[in-house]
Amino acid sequence: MKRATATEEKPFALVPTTREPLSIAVSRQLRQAIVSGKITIGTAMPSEKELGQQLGVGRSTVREALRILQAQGLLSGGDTVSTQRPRVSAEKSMSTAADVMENVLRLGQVPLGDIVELRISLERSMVSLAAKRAQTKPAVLDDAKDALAVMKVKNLDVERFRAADLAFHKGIARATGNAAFPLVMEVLREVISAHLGERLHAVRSSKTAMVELTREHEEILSAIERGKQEKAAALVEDHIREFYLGTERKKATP
Amino acid sequence: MKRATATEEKPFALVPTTREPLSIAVSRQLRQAIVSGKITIGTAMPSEKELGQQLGVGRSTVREALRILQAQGLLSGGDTVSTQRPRVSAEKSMSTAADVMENVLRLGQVPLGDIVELRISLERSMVSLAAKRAQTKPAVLDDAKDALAVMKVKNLDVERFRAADLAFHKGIARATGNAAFPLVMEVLREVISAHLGERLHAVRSSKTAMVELTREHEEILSAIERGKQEKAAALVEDHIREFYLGTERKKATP
DNA sequence: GGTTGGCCGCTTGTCTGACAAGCTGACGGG
DNA sequence: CCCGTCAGCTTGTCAGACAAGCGGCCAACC
Repeated sequence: MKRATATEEKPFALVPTTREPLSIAVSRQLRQAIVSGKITIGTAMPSEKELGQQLGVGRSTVREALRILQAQGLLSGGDTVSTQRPRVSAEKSMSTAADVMENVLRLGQVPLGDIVELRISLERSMVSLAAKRAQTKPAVLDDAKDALAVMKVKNLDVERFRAADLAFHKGIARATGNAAFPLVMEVLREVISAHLGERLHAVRSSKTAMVELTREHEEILSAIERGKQEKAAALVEDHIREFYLGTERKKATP
Repeated sequence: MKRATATEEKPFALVPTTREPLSIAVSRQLRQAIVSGKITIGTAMPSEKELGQQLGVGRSTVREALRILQAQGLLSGGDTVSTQRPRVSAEKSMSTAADVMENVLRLGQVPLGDIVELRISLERSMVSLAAKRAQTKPAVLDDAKDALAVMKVKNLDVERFRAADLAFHKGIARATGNAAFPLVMEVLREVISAHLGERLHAVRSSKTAMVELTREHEEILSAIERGKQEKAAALVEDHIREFYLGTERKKATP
C-alpha cells in the first residue's frame, strides 16, 4: 500500500464525476441574486409555482431551495404556516447565524465558561476601542448614555431593565465604529442565553442586583468617556465575570 | 397613541394563533436529537422513507426537514446527487457557520476592514491568554512550534507554507486552552478568505514574503514563550495588519 | 478459479397531481 | 353603507410515479 502511494503514477488524474442536485443549483442562484442586491431586501418572493415555471423545475424542487435559503436566514417566513410569501430578510440572518454558531459550539463540546471568556475578551477590546474613539467623537456614546438613563428610572419593570441593559451593551458595540462587533456580540449573546436559558431571569430580577448592575454600567461608561482604556476593560471584565459567576453559583446549589 | 399604550388594558392578552409547519417540527426534533448527542456523530441517518414512516409524515416533509438540517451544517451530503444517506456531521457546521456569517456581513454591509479589525482584536486576546498559560504549561505551544519548524524548511512549497501558517495560528488558538477560540477563529478566517478570494495567493506566494512572515511568527512565538503579553499582542497586531494592508494595496493598484 | 454480466432491491432526486387550510378581493343583497 | 359569500390565489402536505445510481447475489463463461 505504502509503495503504491509513494510511486503512484497518474496518467489521467481522474476525479469522481458528480452532479449537483437541481435544488442546490436553484438555491445558489437565488442566494446570489439576494446577496448581490439584485433582489432588494424586503420584497416578497414570487410564488413557488411561478418560480418553478420560470426556472423550469418542479414545485418540490423550488420548495427545497426555499427551505435552504430560509435556514440560512436569507428569507423570512417558514416558521409558521401561512399563505404569506416569504420575503428577502436581513435581520433573520443574524439569529440564524446565532443558531448555527450554537451548533458549532455544542458539537465542538465548548463549555459555557469558555464562551463567556470569549465574550469577555471581545467586550474588553470593545470598550478599549470605544474609549479611544470617544475622545475625538463623544457623540458615539449617546446610545449607551440613553440606555443608562433608562436603567436609572425608579421601580423599573424587570423586562424593561433587561431591554435597557441589552441596549447599553449594543450601544458600546456600536461606539467602536466597527460594524462587525455589534453583529458578533449579538450572536454571542444569543448563544449564551440559549445555554443559560431561564436562569438569567432569576438573577436579574432581584432589585439589589439591578441597582448594582446599573452602578457598574455607570462606572464603565465613565471610564470610557474619560478615555481610560485599561480601567474600562478591567471594569467590564469584572462586570461580566461576576454576573455569570453568580449565575453559575445559582446553578451549582439548586 | 401614547395615551393608549400607557393606559392599555389587556383583559385577555390575545396572541395571534399560529400553526407550525410539520417540516419545521421534524427538523427541530432531529436537530435536538443531534446536538444532544442522542444520535452519535458520523452515523448515517435512516432512509427518508423510514423516517417518514417513523414520524408519520410524508417523504416530501422529511426531505424539507433534511434540507434544513443540511443547510445548518448538521448533516453531511446534499451537495451532490448520490444514493449515500446523509451523516451527522460536525465539521460541516463550521463552514456553514462561515457561510451564514458571510451572509450577515454582506447584508449588514460590513466592510472587510472591520472584519480584519475584529480578527486582530481576537488574535491579540489570544496571544495574551496563550502567553499567560504558557508560563505554567509550556507544552501548550508545541503545535505552534511544530508549525514554525515546518515553515523554516528550505524551498518550501507555497501550498505547504500556507498549511503551516494556518497550523501556526490554529496552534496559538488552541494554546489559549479555550475551546471557543479555535472554532471562532476558523470561521472568521474562512469568511475573510472568502471575501479576499484569490488575492491571498498572490501575496503569499512571494519568497521574500514567506521569509518575512516566518520571521514574524518566530518573534510572536518567542514573546509568548517569555510571557510578554503586551509585546506579543503588539506583534501579532502588526503581523496581521501589515499582511492585509499589503493585500489591500495590491487590490488598489490592479 | 476468477472475471464478467445481468438482475433485483434499495436509495435519492425530481415531477405531477391532488387536497386542505387560509388570505384577499370582488360582487351582489340587504 | 355594511356584510355575507364565493372564486382564486397562496402555502403545507401527501401519494405515487419514474430515472439514475449503488451494492449484493448468482449464474455463465474463459
